[in-house]
Amino acid sequence: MKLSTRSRYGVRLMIALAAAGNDKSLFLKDIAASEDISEKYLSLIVIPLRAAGLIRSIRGARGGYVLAKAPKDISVCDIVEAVEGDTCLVNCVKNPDICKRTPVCPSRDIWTQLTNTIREAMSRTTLAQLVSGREDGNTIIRLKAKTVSKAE
Amino acid sequence: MKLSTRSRYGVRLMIALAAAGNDKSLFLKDIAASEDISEKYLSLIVIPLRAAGLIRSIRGARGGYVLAKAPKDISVCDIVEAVEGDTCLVNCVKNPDICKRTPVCPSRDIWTQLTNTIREAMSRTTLAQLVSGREDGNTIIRLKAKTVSKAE
DNA sequence: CATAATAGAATTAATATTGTCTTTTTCAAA
DNA sequence: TTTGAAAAAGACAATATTAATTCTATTATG
Repeated sequence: MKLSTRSRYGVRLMIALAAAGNDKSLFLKDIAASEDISEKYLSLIVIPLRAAGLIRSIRGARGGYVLAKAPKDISVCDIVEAVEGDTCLVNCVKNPDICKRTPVCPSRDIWTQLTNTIREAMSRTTLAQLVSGREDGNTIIRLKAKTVSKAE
Repeated sequence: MKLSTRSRYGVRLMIALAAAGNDKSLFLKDIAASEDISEKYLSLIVIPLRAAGLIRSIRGARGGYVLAKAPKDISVCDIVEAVEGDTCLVNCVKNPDICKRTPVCPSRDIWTQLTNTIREAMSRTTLAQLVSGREDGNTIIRLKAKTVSKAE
């Protein structure tokens, strides 16, 4: 039961964006460098985050990525589900029909329950909490950001 | 965040043993057949379960496997940790030193917390609960078992 | 002797990760 | 206004790593 790198990196990327501040955009390049993640790999992770409406991309020179919502409105669960597709531990939790023993499977009950527990726990934590929880200790590294116009 | 097959199969194997009853042994072959799992693969999963003292093996003709403890004393967490090595979602939770950003990493905090949440949830569920929860519905398939002498 | 456990290796399948190259978009300097 | 550099976006392909599964042979026990 390991967390995928997509989830781990996705969360770190979002934390970096949240730490940059409201309506501040960052280059993927800079995030990748500061987080020690391959820029290429991050550029794949960013796609589903954008599709889920969690971030916005700004093309062209001096472009970058910005949070599309307030950090308090983005939960860890949002990020993980966007990046991972679904959170469930085993496929039969979401798709009961893929396994013929679903109706008589006591182990499926555990995994369903545990999946819910995990999802609830992740839903309780927002980006805002993550960033502010650390802000006092001054431990979050803020990257040089650019203010983004709000016009669509 | 998918559960490994080792954990899934391990739990199903243990449920089968628990359902067989107290001090009843089962052939791996029969469990594998009834659970639709490769016997070879199950025979690998069984090793760490034995090493963790959760099951006992009986060699020779008419041998098999038995639970080494009462079902109420075996939690899902015991099984998963035996089979998986450790339960933590990311390595840095258990080994903080493998990553230099551990002291300044807000995301590590989430995963540590979530790992604990998961571990607690799994610890709360015992084999006894799993089997008895279903027993009423008569949905657990019991395999033909052999009574095992308690002598070491 | 039959049966099952044990061990270790080999194979296959699935994910994760990186690489290359091309296109589109935008800003800003010329 | 034009042009060039910078950055996102997209399309594949290639490689690496890990997990899952199977194979072969050996050992122990009733």
